[in-house]
Amino acid sequence: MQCWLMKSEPDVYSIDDLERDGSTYWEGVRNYSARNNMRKMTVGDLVLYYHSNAKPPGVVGVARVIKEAYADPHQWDRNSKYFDAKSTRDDPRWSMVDVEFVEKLPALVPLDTLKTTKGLEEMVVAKRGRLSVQPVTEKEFEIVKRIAHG
DNA sequence: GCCAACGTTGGC
DNA sequence: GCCAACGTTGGC
Repeated sequence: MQCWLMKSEPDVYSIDDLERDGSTYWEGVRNYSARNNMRKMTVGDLVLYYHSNAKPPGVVGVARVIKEAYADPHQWDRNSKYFDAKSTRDDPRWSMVDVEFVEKLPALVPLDTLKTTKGLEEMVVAKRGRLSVQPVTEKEFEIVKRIAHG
């Protein structure tokens, strides 16, 4: 099983929105590294749900992959902000996955804590800010969960 | 709202 | 294939 971290702005789609909906499509990823990470996901992989552009930013919950990467239909929708004229039906450029709600953590784990906690120094989110879908080791995943659960 | 980091685009 | 210009992300 692999673990991941996915970022969402709470003003756009928060962990509470995911809890209410039960599951969602992770549409709109338009960065190749993030897309490539999604393409490596398999059903059952666990995801740290991270609120970016939040006060404070940090991990707020856990989700699970329930559908592996498939073409994001928004790339062919002229009216979508995710439209990409260079993406063809034969060779879709952008992918998305489906995830389901697992839990909302009892406490937010702030980015600041991720950066200073022993064992988490190498987390991508702490080193390289701008990647919206990134791998996390199982060990890192467990440490983050333990912090949140006290 | 600012701006640093960094990814993408496009001219050459 | 280099690199300048430009756009976006996301912390602060």
